[in-house]
Amino acid sequence: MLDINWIRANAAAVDTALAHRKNVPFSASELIALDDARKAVTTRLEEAQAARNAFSKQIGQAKAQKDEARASELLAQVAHLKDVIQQGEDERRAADEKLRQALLIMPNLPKDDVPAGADEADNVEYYGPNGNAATAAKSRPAKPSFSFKPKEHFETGEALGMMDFEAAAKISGARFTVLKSGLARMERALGQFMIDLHTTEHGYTEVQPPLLVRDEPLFGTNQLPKFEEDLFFVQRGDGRLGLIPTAEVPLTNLVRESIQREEDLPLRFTALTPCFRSEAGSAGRDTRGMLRQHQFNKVELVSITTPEQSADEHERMLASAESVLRKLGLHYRVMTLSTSDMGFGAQKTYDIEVWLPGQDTYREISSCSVCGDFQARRMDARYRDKDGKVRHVHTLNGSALAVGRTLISVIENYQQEDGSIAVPEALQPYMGGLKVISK
RNA sequence: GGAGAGGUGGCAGAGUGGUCGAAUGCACCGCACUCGAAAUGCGGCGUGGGGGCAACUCCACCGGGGGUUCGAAUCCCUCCCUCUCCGCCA
Repeated sequence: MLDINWIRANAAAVDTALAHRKNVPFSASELIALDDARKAVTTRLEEAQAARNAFSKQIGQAKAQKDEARASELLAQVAHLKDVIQQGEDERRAADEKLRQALLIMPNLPKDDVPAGADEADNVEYYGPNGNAATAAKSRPAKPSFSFKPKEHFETGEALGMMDFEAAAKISGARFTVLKSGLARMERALGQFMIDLHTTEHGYTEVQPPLLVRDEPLFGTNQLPKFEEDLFFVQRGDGRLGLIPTAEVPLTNLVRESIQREEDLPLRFTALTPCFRSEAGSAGRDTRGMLRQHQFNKVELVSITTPEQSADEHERMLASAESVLRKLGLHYRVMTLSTSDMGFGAQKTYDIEVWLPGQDTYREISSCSVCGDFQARRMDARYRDKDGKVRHVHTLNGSALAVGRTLISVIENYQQEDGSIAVPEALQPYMGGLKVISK
């Protein structure tokens, strides 16, 4: 959530920063007008409250002195203020709510170094903080070459009898997959491998969070109120609980409504969890295979930092995510998302796109975002700095990686002409030394 | 599911209608003492918002929301959460 006081002081900068964002509901001046209205109502109310408090104090003193005549005289004078205050409170509540609702659907401001763009074609390839195309290419796994026409993951998976979309449809409908045998095991191995990597080599703390969450955390990480239709909910009494669309929700909200100590930052959390997305509005997109599912596993990284740390932490997080692909020997590229393609709460986002030879294209497998204090303000997550001042933390989140999509890329990149799949070396210890998945 | 207890400042914990934004302790910061530190003493120490150059001042906040009252941390309603006992259960 944007800070209205900051908007007041930087109105022009807000409009400039949001010029290339999609779906910006309000201009700075519209928000300021809402705030002006709120302030006017507040001032009127507070004047009435101050008058009432003064009377009440005198009444208390009169009663203490047993001066009942004086007390009832004062009572008569204060009587009319009751309605004024009641009405003022109603008006202020309405004005507060109007401003809050407006701010809740305002997207975050992109950082200055985010490329301005109209769509995903304006995303810019990123080669690291000091990198260029050549050094980046040299340091990353090469694109594999095939002596035959590589198949898509579902062709290979179905031929092996280890990927069953018909069975999944009978049980759950479209956008679900049943994995069996070697592929089920490899999916599990991938998740274990990733989370071990992040906990042992990158300093993340493993977390097993709840998968069902209340509305408040979903507001905190921006899923609500704008993206409610993307979520699944289960009933709970008269209320509901949301199924997490990403572990970002519970991991980031670990620090909601708290004050952290500066020396404890950055906090780094990781979790391997199922994720649930209704994929409303993506009907017809990626309907073949297991690329876009209602349920998938993902290893998520979340960092909680000071404002000074967040930019470096973003690079570090990207590197942690990249390391998974490097160890698995999967070719990829990194894109800096343009202003129009970034998520609602992000200040800046790197997408990692893995090479899928069966599709002959790069597909998103990770997205690492720095959110600044946008989520922290929604969650009221703060820390106490060296001077004892309480400030909002910065939050970052990234996938490292989406496990289902990693399985897809292993299948497509490690497929062999006979329809079997080689097991990447890094994964073999997690699969009892198995080197090949075949019929 | 049944019965009960409780949610107060960074933490612990008083406070049951009127100078309570809230005692006290711990933690923290400053000063004194000390060669230095500990101990001790003195002082400071919540958040958000309005007004003022400033000193300062006003408003709100004691789990959330609503109500009673001139006045609510304190009384009433409701929701959320935590704990204890019983039952059930992977």
